[in-house]
This record gives sequence, C-alpha cells and structure tokens, in this order.
Amino acid sequence: MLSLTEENYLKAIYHLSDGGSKAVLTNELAEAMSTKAASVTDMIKKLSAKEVITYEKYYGVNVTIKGKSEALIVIRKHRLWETFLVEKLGFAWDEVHDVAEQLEHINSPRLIEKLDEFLGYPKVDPHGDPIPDNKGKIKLQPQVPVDQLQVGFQGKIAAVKDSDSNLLKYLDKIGAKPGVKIKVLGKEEYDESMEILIEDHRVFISKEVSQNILVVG
Amino acid sequence: MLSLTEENYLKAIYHLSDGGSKAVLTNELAEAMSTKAASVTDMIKKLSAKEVITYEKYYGVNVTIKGKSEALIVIRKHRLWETFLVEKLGFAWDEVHDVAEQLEHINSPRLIEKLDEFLGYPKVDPHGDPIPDNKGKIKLQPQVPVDQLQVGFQGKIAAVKDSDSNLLKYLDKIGAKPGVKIKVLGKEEYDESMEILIEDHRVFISKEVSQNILVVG
DNA sequence: GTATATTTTTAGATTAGCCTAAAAAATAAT
DNA sequence: ATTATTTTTTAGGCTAATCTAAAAATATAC
Ligand SMILES: [Mn+2]
Ligand SMILES: [Mn+2]
Ligand SMILES: [Mn+2]
Ligand SMILES: [Mn+2]
Repeated sequence: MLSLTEENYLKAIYHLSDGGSKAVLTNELAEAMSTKAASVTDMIKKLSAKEVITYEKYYGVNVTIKGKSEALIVIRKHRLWETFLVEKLGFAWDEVHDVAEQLEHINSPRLIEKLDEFLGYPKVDPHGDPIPDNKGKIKLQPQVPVDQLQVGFQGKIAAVKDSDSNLLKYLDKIGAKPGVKIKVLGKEEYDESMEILIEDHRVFISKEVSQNILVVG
Repeated sequence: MLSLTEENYLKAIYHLSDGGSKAVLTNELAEAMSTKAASVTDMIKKLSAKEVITYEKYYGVNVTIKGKSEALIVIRKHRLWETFLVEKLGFAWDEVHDVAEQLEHINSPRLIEKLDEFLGYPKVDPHGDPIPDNKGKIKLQPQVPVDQLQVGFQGKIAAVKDSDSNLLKYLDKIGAKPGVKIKVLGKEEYDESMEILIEDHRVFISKEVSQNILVVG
C-alpha cells in the first residue's frame, strides 16, 4: 500500500525514467516534485523499503517491475478519469489534468473497472496517451516530437503533452489533436520554428510548440 | 480551507448534532470517528480556530453557520457521487458509501457542477437522502423511523440509513427502498418487532431494522 | 455536602512529510 | 594529483494527526 504522496513520487520516477529505462537522479526528482533534495532522499528510502524502486546511494533510483506496474495503475486511473471528464462531463482537454491528479488516488479497483466499461474501454486519453490495462501493462508505440522531423514528413498526430493548460488551448486553436494528419512543410534554421500542415491548413509553430506535439511514423 | 481529516470531523459533528440543532460531546465524536477523546480535543481546537464550530470546554461543540454550509458542501459531493455510482456505473446501493467517502474530498467546484448537470440535478441520493444545493442549503423534511409508528400507519418510505452494507442488502431483498408504499400491520410488544406491508407484500422486521427505515408522514 | 465515578483536557511521544544547514561523496578543473 | 565545484546525504527541527497516561473538571452517589 502506497500513500498518496508515495504514489506521486513513484509516478514522477516512472515518467522521468522514460517508463523505467533509465535511472533518475535526486535533483531532477526534487525539481519535478517541487520539493528539496533532502526530502527526496527521505522518500526514496521509503519507496525502496517498499521495493517499488532500487536505490544506489549517490547514483539515483530505478523502478522495479513491481513499481512499474503500480505506477501504471495510477497512470491508468489518471487517464481514464481524464477521458471521463472530457467525454461524459464536457470538460475541455486543457481543464482535466489537475482534477485527474486528485482522482487518480481514489482507491477502488471496482470503480475503475466500472468506469472503464462505462467509457467503452478507451485505448487512449484525450491527449492521445495510451491507457494501461488493469494488470498495469501498456503498449507504447514509439513517438517522435515534431521538432525532430525532416521537412517533407507526413503522418498523424499521436499525442500532445498534457500538463500545460495554455499550450493545450493553443493546440486546440490550431487543430493539433490526436488522429489528425500532419505534414512538415519547412523549417527555419535560425530559431527552429516550423511551417506545418495540420489536416488542411498551414500554420507556423515555434520550437517550443513543436516539441510538444508527438507523431507516430 | 479544511484538510481531509478536518472535513471528516466536521461532517461527523454536523450529523451527530442533527444538522446543527444540538451540542456534540467529545466522547460521542471519538466514538463516531473511531479515535480517542484526546485526539478529538486536539481537533476541535483547530476547527474552532477556523470558526466552523464553537467550543465550550467540557461542554461540547456546536456547528457555526459557516461550518454548517461547509459540512453540507461535503455532504452534497458525497450524495452526488453515490448517485453517479448507482445511476451511471451500475453499482448496487450497498456498494457506494465507502467509495463516496473518498470521492467527497475531491476539490473542484466545476467538477461537482458538471456532475450535477450530468445526473440531471437529482434531488435525493440512492438511499433517499436529500442532496444539498451548491450554496450549501438543504431542505429537510421531518422523517420518522418506522419503529416509532403506530399500528395502522400508512405512508411512503422516504429514506434508509446508508452506512451498513449488510443492512442495505437486506432492505433491497424485502423491497424497502425510497418511494415505496408502507403500512404498519402490527407490533409485537415483547421484542418490538413489527409486521409491515411493503408495496404489496407482508414482511416481519426486527426493531433493529425498523429503526433504519424512515418515512414521511 | 463531601466522596466517588465519569468525562474531558493536558502532557509528552510517535509517524509522515517537509524544511534548513552542515557534512560527505562524486565530479570537474587546474 | 590536489583543489574546487556540484550533488547528495545526514542531522536536527517543524507541523498535522494520532496515541497513552496523568491531571483536572464535571456529574453522580451517598
Ligand atoms: Mn494528465
Ligand atoms: Mn492526459
Ligand atoms: Mn453514504
Ligand atoms: Mn447515501
């Protein structure tokens, strides 16, 4: 059993480690959790005692198999709730993240199964992020941010980064949402801004924005 | 701003005081919160500093106007969530209370307004309890428990006590739910058990059960 | 009206999660 | 290979919410 705070640390570790593929350092975790390094050291001792991470002093932490599946259960809840808020309650996609941050900690497996059923077993959340199954498994397809694409590339938007509400409002305005066709028309070397085609209309986006739109090849 | 724990204490005080109409003693609150009297004394000092209750040493606490409306906001959330779980997710009425105890602490006024709208602005929850409005106002109609009724009484079930899951399963079996017609056919003096008519079929109920069914005159 | 019993409050500890400041280890620079 | 810088850990303290044991106030009994 993890506390609410422990769940949030574990989730941050999972994300910072890119799904468990690399170690996470004390300072980056402190930054992500808006807390101090000393507090992080305290917490990673607890999480390591609960065997959801392994901890090597001075060299950072890694998620265990158990930790990965527990993190994914929380992420599953987060994304199902976001889907509920948008699909059923009529929230805009930029309004749901903060509420989902609270709802993801509600502890009731039955509730989540019923919610999943009610939503028709969605595969992705409103931002295009995949929803893990009830065993804590996720199928991640490799996603590339638009800023790394070559001119001429054609594909579909797979997902967008979901934590900044203002970014989401802007993406909504230019029609950049999951499932939509995208083509790279040009790239300005000076500031790495890009000209892209979204569905049928041309837009210019800054590097900042291009990093937050993800496509699948 | 009240913490989750403070909200739970305030809600218990509100219920034990019959909606603010009488003082609540330290020991009964300790009993209701499954905690010790010493912990209660600590907490009522905090709640009284936040002006949601008034506290007279050794003589118990009373809810303030402010406290009453804050308690009713939590109760509103609890009852809306219970309604959602039954009406939309297909939970049985005996399965919803514990989950609602968690969900009632989610802090998002917009979420609750949207949920209320989604549910079609229900007036009562699945157990017949009235749902307070978004200003923290409730209209309580005087409800009488069945054990206090005279033989020959006829009326409708208004509500049932909702915290014991096994009781609710039993009530469901005998058809005792809000809105259903009820008539008192007889009462046994020895153990105060009763014979009643629910809709159209006759059942015998113990005093225990009769105390948990509420009718409106 | 004093003595006894009950209820409530205070005193002193404990745990989770956080902090600042100081010490220790690892990394980078000369 | 020392010295300097950066990162991380330890030490010690704080608050919220809990506990046990002792003291104080109130209620009950004779
Ligand atoms: Mn989110
Ligand atoms: Mn999302
Ligand atoms: Mn309930
Ligand atoms: Mn109820």
